[in-house]
Amino acid sequence: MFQKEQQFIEEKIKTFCKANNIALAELKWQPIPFAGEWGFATSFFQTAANEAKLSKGNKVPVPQKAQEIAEQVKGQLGSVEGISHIEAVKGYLNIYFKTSDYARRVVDEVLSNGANFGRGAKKSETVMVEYAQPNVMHSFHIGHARNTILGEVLARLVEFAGFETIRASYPGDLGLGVITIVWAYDKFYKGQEPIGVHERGQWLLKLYVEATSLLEKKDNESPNETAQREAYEAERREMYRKWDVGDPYVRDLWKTLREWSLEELREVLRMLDVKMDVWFYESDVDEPSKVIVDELIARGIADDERPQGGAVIVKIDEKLGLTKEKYRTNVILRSDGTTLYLTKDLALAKVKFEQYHVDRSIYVVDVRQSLHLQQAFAILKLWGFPQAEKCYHLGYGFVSLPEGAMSARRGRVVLFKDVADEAVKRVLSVEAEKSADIPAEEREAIAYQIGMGALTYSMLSVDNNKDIVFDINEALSFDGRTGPYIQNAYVRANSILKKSKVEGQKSDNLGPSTFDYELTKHEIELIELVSQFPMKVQQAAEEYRPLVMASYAYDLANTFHSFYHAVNVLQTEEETTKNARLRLVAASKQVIANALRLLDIQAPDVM
RNA sequence: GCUCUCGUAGCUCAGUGGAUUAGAGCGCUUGCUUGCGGAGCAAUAGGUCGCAGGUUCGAGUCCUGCCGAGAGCACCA
Repeated sequence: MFQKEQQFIEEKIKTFCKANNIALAELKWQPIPFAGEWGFATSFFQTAANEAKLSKGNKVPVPQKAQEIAEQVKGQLGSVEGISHIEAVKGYLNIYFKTSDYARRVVDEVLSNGANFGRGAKKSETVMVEYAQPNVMHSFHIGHARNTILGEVLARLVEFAGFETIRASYPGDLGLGVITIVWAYDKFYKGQEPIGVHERGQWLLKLYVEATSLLEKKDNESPNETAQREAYEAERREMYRKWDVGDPYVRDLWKTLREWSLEELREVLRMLDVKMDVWFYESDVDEPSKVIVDELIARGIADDERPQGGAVIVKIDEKLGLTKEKYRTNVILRSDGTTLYLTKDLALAKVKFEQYHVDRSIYVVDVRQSLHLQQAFAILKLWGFPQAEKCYHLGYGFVSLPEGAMSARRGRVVLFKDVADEAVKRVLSVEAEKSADIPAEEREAIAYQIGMGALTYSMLSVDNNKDIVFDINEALSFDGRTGPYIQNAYVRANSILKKSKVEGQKSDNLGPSTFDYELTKHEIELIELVSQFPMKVQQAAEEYRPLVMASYAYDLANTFHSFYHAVNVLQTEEETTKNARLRLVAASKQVIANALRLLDIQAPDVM
């Protein structure tokens, strides 16, 4: 926010060092860590170390030398527009802003930009984020929720940071698992259909569990049971074969069940406020990917070992000229000519690059698929796509349960819908006791916002590479470092502003802010946090790390809560001070709202 | 065997573009409502940052080795 002053000072330092033949190291600025005044600081340790290396005879210790340089620079700078004072301390040069100017600039900028405060300048690159790739007919569980929330928040971050952004979903709609359900439905339940989108979707998962059990070899099978099981298995294989050759009956059935499942997925995405731009289906890239295999063989990237009874492979390390094994060798086409996951990912990448003109391609996928994606990126590079350098795998640790890993085939999963329902129930019981003034008909909607806020934040407040053991009591906690804590800060800010209007003031039209009174340390810290928002947006987007924004949002809310308790805004006697404080509250409310929006968490006016 | 990720407070985790003081939450102890909403605030206790070396003026952060945990490694996705 204060690049102008920074640049000016930087220029002066560079000029000074050049004139005095000082080997200036790169200038890195950081906020001054001591609360009380605002400014930025840089150290001269590296520069001093450079000097020490160059001048052999002179043996001044580095910290002392750094301090000397800082003092010299300080003397050179004199007085600077907008800067109150400059000091040289322990090898650091600390530059302080004029307090009232700084506060006014921050608050005015937030209020004049509103929902756009923090939005980055338009960037030339297009980013595609691929997430929400559940297998169809498996219903949406809490692990999918982590994936989807991470992906959506990342998409919001890069979009707000200024990138052209495309959201893509890639459901897995083929394979033996999917056919297993089609088989079970056709054999045992043909014609049945539960009422309700979620019920229907979840019912398919039940069929899968049943079918898996029927097809699984048991320990003490009687000859009859074995025969039965093998007959079922043959039927399933036959159905898979028919699907593959495009048998109309099987294809129609498959399409119907697939649509049931996709309807549920679309409903879940609506609940999570996710609006996909593009839907890729695995079945759409299956055929095109076979063509790509031929191209890669023709270009000498892939080796066709089918004549020897093998598959089509890519010796990635060898082709890249690596001596140590890193990407190894992988198969891109089975010996029977059918495709693999990797084959389809190559085809999909081509579509992303050529049809959607994607410059940066982000894959939000389970961390266990890391090697596969690295292999895919390496092949894309061999293939000649420059975008391969900007393919990024946002891996996330898997979500397990206290009793062990989730397993769709065993039906041991925690469904997202169930957690969402439970969340609403729990918030409503808290509302009943704490929010008697909220009309009953509004409570349900607010309860959903709070409950989902808790769940969503719990998924974002842990770094993506860490595994999570899902504990519903922790995920739906409302105390401490949680979504509701941040929402509560928003509600409180809103409450102050509402009340000030009731008393006849208009906080959104208070005229210019004049922070020329002695600010409390709570106001200072709050303004400091508010001013950091644009920087945090850029950082989170550049590093592809939703956690950066999640942490910031908590810190901001935390600072606001402290301010709230320490400074009573509405009882401030001096009128201009009170107005300034109201504007600070309005600015805080705005930035909390902007941060929550990026985190895919709603900001209710009351709770 | 090779590759990747991770060892920070009793528990769950931030901090790893080097930098003036290692931070939260939960749990423990204690205060705060004649004040804008107590889903909150304030205070106290709790850490040889896995171990050992190395680089540096300076290492939780970078390098090497070791110990420990998890994941992955050609016709699954």
